[in-house]
Amino acid sequence: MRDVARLAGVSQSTVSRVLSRSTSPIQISQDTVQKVLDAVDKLGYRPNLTARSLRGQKTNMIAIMIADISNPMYHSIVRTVQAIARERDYDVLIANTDHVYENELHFCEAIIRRPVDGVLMVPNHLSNDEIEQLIHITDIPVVVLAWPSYYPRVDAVYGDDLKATYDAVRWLVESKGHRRVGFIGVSRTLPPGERRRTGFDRAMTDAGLAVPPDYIQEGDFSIDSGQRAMRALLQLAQPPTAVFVCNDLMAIGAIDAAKDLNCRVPEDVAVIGFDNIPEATIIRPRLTTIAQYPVEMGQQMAHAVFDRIEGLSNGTRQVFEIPCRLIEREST
Amino acid sequence: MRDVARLAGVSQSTVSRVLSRSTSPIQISQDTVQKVLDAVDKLGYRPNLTARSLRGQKTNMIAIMIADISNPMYHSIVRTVQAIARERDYDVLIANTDHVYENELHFCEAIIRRPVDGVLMVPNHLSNDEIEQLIHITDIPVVVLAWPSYYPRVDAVYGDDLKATYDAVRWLVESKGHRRVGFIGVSRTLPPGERRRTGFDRAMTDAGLAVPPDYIQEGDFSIDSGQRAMRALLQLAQPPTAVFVCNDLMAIGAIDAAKDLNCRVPEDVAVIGFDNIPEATIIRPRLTTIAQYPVEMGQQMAHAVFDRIEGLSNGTRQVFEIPCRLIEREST
DNA sequence: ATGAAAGCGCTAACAT
DNA sequence: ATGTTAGCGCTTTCAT
Repeated sequence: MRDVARLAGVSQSTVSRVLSRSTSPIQISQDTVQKVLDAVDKLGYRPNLTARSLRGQKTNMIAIMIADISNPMYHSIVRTVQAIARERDYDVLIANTDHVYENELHFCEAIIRRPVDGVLMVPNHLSNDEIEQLIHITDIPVVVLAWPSYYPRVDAVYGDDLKATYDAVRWLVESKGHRRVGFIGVSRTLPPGERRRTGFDRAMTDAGLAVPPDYIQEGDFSIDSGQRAMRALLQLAQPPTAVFVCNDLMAIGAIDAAKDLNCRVPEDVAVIGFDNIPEATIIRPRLTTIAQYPVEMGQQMAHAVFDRIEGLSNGTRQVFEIPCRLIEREST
Repeated sequence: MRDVARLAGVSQSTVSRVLSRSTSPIQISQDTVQKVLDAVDKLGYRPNLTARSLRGQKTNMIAIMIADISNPMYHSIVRTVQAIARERDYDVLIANTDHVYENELHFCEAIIRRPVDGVLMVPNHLSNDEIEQLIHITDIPVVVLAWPSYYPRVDAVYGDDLKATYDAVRWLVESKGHRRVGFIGVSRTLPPGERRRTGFDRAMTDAGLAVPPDYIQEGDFSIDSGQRAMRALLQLAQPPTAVFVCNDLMAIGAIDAAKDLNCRVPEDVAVIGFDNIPEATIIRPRLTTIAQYPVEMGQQMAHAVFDRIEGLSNGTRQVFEIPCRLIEREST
């Protein structure tokens, strides 16, 4: 920048003014602007954003922490967020936690030590205290993709998966006539795991149906774990006739395992998933699933942070529900 | 940091020394160290990495540019790179280009303006000049996942997909007896598109087999585009009996389209993919494909940059071939 | 309309 | 072994 100033025959602060003309009220002569711009061109000069960040308390960067880079759900979210960020000339730092608590902590630590202007995250283990602390230390707007109750003072975008699960299970029982319904979930220590399980339990209770302990299997979101869980279910003396699976990846694995055991889907066992990832329409039978709307989620999250970053939204907390919807295909 | 110094009753530079004790030759009294550490603890102080970067010319950050966040191939690469980076206390900036040239350029621009210590990338459009320029401006080590010939002075990790394609097509013809072989590729402006197409053409020529122009279809790596391409192929008056598909995602779409048209795979049409993503073993028939080894690729790439960052490797360019391998399953 | 100067939070000579 | 000082490349008062 000094070089540019020298070449243009102006002071370094003038160069700075020309280059960050966003701060409007100051007038610069047309002539000077041109000289500076020419010099910038000639030298191929680019401002150093690290320095700008240090000085300006504005990094032009936001961070997004997702839970699983292999889950297509998050791809749409990330893509959407990136697109919105790009429009505003922000870079996006992506972190992937693989649902591991230590990684979530590490992310917070990284943000504290290398501040950004805003944070989006899908916290699975982080306590409210930990998030509060992050905000307190960094004073950065945070928006979570999570049920708002967990993080009471943070903007939240969420899908009502408890209700969606409940409704889907009741539908399985009432419209589809199933009485033996199994469940492939994930650890209840994970908020979605807990909620979907609760939705399931309530639906079964309200339907007056008992669920043998063996009918509840636990996976880890992966195709593999879905296969294992389904295998366990089908090898029971009296296997379920329908299985609610907590995400599509596991549901895909479950259907695969069923086929392997010569079990027809949906005739012998019906399967319903969660997420509505693109693959759900590719496998056969096409997967019945509960759709989430990742593009909308990404949009809401991004707009929520940027509104705060730009001071458009003040203190009041924002909460957005993006409803889920059952999509019936061939697996039920 | 000043606060810590004050609380510990030492100078600010002493705090700095204690905290970045990596620079070994300097001795600090045990007592001082303790005082500083206590103060750090008490204040919950964390160094600001932005400032450290600005001053030290070391950011403790590397960037990775991948071509498609939806392609599971890249997930393993990213995960592996992240793991290795984490061990060394580096953060990873992930960028996704969706195979778009402008996004690749934007990435370079972003790196120039916000320097990192090393860059990994999967360039699809970037010319050698553009990469040279990036290196010239930033003086950062760059390693690419690409054929070394494109970027002659940059460390490269690559799979020999031309040969793998050639071999697979010959195998289709000689061992499997196919004489009408179709091809679903991607734009030849993309290096892998060009190479795989070349491999295909050579194999067919060497086998003495003609390829009608209609047998060559072009997609964009996505499941959808694979479906469309396969539909076009199967609606030909004389459709191919085997189709080589340039990636698994499109191959999955292709198989789906074949089923839709009541075409049996592999009896009526054999399909072979490329990548060996996890889904390849999930769909039915299980996909015959050419495996790439993303974990190894990620490891080599990461080690190559870190070796340079840490000065372990000097000027001489490194090149690693990670061979591909045909995995025969049920779709051929 | 422009320049001079201070300082963002840190590291690394250079002193002592 | 520790303190003093000079920047890293920028933005932003404060002067003029």
